Amino acid sequence: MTGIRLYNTRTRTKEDFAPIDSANVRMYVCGPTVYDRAHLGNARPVVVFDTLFRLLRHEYGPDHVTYVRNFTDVDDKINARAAEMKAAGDARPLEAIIRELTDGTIGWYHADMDALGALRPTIEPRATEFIGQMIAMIAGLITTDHAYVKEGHVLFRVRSYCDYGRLSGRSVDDMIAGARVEVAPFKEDPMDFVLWKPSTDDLPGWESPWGRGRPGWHIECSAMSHELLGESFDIHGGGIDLQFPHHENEIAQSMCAYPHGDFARVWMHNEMLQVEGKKMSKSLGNFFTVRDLLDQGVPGEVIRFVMLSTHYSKPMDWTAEKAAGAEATLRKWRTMTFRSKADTITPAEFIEALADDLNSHQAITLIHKFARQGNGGAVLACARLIGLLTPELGDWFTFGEGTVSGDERIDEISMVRNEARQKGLYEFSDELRDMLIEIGVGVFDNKFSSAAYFEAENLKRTLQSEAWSFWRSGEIGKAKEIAAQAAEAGLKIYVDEDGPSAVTGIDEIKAQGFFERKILNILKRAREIRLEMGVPQ
RNA sequence: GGCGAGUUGGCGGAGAGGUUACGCAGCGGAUUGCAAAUCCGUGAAGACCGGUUCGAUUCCGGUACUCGCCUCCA
Repeated sequence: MTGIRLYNTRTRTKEDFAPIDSANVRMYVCGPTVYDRAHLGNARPVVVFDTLFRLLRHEYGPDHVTYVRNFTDVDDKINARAAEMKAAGDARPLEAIIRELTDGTIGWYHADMDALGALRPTIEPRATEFIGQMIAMIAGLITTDHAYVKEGHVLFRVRSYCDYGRLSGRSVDDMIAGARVEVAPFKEDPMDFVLWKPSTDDLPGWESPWGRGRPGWHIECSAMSHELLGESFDIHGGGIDLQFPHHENEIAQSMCAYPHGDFARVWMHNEMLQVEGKKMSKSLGNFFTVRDLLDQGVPGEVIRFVMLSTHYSKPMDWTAEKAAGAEATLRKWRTMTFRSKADTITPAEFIEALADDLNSHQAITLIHKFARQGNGGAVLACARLIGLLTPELGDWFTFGEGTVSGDERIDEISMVRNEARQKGLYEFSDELRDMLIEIGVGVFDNKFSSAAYFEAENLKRTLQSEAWSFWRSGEIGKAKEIAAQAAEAGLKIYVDEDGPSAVTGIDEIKAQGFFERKILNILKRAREIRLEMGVPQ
């Protein structure tokens, strides 16, 4: 077994990883608030910790790792969204609207993260199913004087936990000095945070010793991790933005409520994602969801590859150029491993790279090396360990051996071309090749055979991705130029106030009259050529 | 204002106190009838100023710049 080393934010050092119980390695990762589609930034921790999950499963066995990732389905953003829906005329009770909203969003989340090749965690608890445990935990904190009740709120007394601020390297006094938060008048100390807050009748609420109310944000992770993973567990992960205050508050609550436990031993934080060099935000207009990218034709596998090509501890810049490069690499690897079978043993140096604080970039470099050596078995074994080159993610990849056009007319034309080439009658095969290329069918020849496939899907992806890139940087004129270029190729890209959209794919192309007309012309010509070559019909 | 991360060749992006990163692009070559693809080879770096050292891009200190968190968006 390879020794795993992980950078622990808590100690600010890279440490040897030694699970509390190697028969049950336990990891908790903060999951999404389910009120809207997951954006690309949400996807980074998912891919990072999925990769860690896969490594742990590889090292300790698939049945010996418990990965918990929560759904936050009680939150003021959700309430606000539900209130909007109600204001827009939805007559149902608030609870019903919220349930539908959160259920629907969870469904989207699963679909989008599945598309990135992320395994489902072992347990995906919903906050609303653990309200009882939260109330019990809060009550305990009041009993031990770590929390107090004021005006229907329960607040955590930050000064009661001497290590408060240790995770994020801040002291309570420094934070107050530089504070930008408005201080609620009922707080004993400006840094005290809410464990429980009262709900008015138009908000979801649960009965509690402090009246009808709802939990503060931080308590859910403490309550759920305790319930599902125990007082001490191995790894707690999330984005670096959660380090303060969320994780700091989790530690304070959990350590005070369960002083005999260690809570989480290793804290891991992924750095933030940027887009074309800038923070992704709604105000900058460069905000987009995973689904947006998928709909633009960027394969989930490409997104995953780009995510893994930068070490998780560094800011990652999403660019159209990187996506194009990732697609080219994956295409190359998928082509070269087309006939390979994954080795049963993954090369040790690959595992070592991953085990070194999840150095996925080094791991990818090694796959390049195996690819260069023509070692398809190793390429597949390694890539699949980090969730790449899996059969499930291969839908976008169409090029294979022989004729894979999926269209028997194109196959027939290819056969005629092959016959012509074997007879040395290149002018015939070139004539047919040029005709195919004109209607968007790519042709690859080698010594023995030729392959033909639709290029429209590729072209569509490339052009739309480029158009989006311009759109995001405000160069709408250039985006429209791309659209015009696409039109020449028979692909329709509309650029309106929502960005480039409504792209015609190969099915639409085939449905257009020109394709059917032209392919029949080419087929007719191919049959003529066959006769000219003296092959009986 | 407080806290943190980063600054590597044309671009992206790693590791290692002294020896080729790697990928893309470029250049040169090979090969396939042509095209595409593929393969081989190759130039090019370490923000700036000090310090430690026989030797630093790698360790330490400072300066500049960039980015992020502390504020609804991760």
